[in-house]
Amino acid sequence: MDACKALGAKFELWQTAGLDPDRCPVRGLLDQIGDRWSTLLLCALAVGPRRFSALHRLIPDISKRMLTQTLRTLEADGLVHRDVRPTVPPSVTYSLTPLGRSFAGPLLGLVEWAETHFPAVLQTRAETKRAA
Amino acid sequence: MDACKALGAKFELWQTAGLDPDRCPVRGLLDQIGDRWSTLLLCALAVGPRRFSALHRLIPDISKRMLTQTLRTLEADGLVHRDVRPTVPPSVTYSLTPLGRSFAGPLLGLVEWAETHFPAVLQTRAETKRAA
DNA sequence: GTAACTCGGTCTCAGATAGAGACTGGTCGG
DNA sequence: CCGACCAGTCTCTATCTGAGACCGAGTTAC
Repeated sequence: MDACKALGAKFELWQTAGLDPDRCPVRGLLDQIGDRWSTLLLCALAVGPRRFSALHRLIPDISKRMLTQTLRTLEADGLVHRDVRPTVPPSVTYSLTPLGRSFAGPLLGLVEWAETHFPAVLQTRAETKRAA
Repeated sequence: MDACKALGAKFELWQTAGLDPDRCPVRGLLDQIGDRWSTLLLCALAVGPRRFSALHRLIPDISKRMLTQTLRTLEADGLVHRDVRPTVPPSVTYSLTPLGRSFAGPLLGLVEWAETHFPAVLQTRAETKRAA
């Protein structure tokens, strides 16, 4: 696998920088984006702009607390735009920024891999559980 | 963006299944693989097989506890192979399985995106912090 | 000879983090 | 007049994480 060597090479490069979170993209970016909700939210927003409560209905398992927090982080990272219109009741719409949209490509690659190999993983998990 | 629509379409599909973690790959797989250490470990193992203590030296920030736990999860998911030779002192070598190696492709895409846009994100973060 | 270090972990305890769900305040429908 | 809806915040608890001590046998350093 070529990608494997490329990944390895990149890792060794970060290594030399002591894996400093300010220099290593995996630690600085993927740590955050890779949490339980960020990827799911980015997928939900890929469909189009959504309001806070619409997102909450789409993903009922997330608590309002984490929904707020995750959206704020994504906003701070410049992946999501937060549009507040101070009407009554308030209306807040979230949408992907161009940066956020540019993330859809790599994310789609990941998701497709996950879809393809998910059955295999589930089977391995089941076997492991039986062995234990 | 085409990838954007594709992502959105996938999300709506999972939606119909109630985002069940057993059916939605993002929840079932990326939740786990996307934690702080898994991606980093996969990168480290992309270079080649490594022993437990070698991995710990490569990534000193991880505690032994989390290193054990993360490797066990990756093993249960079939991404990593654990090879124990009961010598004295014991020798345990971890390596990527074919499945793990097949993950290098999509992961590399993600990492390259992260590298490319990391400066922009850092800048946005800094601006957000200044505004606050 | 004996003190220190290695191997790959496990264990405990404290601190950080996530989730559940009540609450806000103003405005609308019935 | 009672409740729902908007976008959150707040508090309390449950879970998770990290730091670091400890294991036992063998190997090395002094």
